[in-house]
Amino acid sequence: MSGRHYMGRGKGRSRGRRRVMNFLKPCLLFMLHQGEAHGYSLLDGLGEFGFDPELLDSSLVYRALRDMEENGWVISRWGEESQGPQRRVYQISPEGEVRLGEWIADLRKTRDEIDRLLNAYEQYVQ
Amino acid sequence: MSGRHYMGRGKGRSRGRRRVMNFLKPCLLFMLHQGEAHGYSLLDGLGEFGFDPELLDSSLVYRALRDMEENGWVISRWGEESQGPQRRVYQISPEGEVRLGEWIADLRKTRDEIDRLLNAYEQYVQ
DNA sequence: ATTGTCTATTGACTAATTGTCTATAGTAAA
DNA sequence: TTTACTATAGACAATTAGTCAATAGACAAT
Repeated sequence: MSGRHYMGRGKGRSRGRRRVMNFLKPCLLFMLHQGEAHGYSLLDGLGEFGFDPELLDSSLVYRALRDMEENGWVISRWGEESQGPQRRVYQISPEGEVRLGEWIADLRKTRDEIDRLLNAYEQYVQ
Repeated sequence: MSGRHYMGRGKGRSRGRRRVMNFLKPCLLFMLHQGEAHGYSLLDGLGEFGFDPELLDSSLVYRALRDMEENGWVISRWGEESQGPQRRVYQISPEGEVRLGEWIADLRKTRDEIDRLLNAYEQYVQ
């Protein structure tokens, strides 16, 4: 837990929008594949995958989780804790595991396509 | 030239939408970096980058080109040909070369992020 | 002549997605 | 009692993406 998620206004310069949602869901699902967690701690963990916690609006994370729950890929319950507000604990479902596998396959394909362009570019320059 | 772009209705099952525009522009710009061309021939060349010509609506390509022209990254003129309808010939501009370089850098970063997730997944499974 | 086909480009319509901002709410410390 | 931190949810506006239809020249076949 390293907290410190800036929630104020005027965060996202709004220029050069970093289209991030696409990659967010697979990352979240993978983290849940490793073990159940609640939104706020997932938010913290996203740094590992290249998300800048200063720029990532927490709404996106919560929305991604709700969306995935609607799709049946994760299941949530209210955690029975003491301190602080209630928090929703998510775990991955069997369907979620399947979806994660598909996403991984898609990402592999995406990576290979990007690689092909990068290689072509490197070969062509000079 | 291998033609054969299916233009009929009902092409895009509309399920599992293959969000493609993002990657389309860098590919087009790279192709123009290699030499000027018109939309239809670019459409043909996209197969090399993993685009399925059966699924890619040509509108997307033309729109991408127009958008990039609005941004000043490409310049077009009407080609002076004989046979067939007029066609718009595009070439990359100096600003486009700069933009292409930035896109390449972004794509490298994206690829590395995807790689990180893929590696984590492979390590974690079994 | 008219129909069909291939090359080639453009525009309209709609649905989905994204990012931003604001609201709510409990706890604890100052 | 005000502030700060943890935590989640919802509303809103803008952009984007994808589908489909329209236009149009050239040429071959009917």
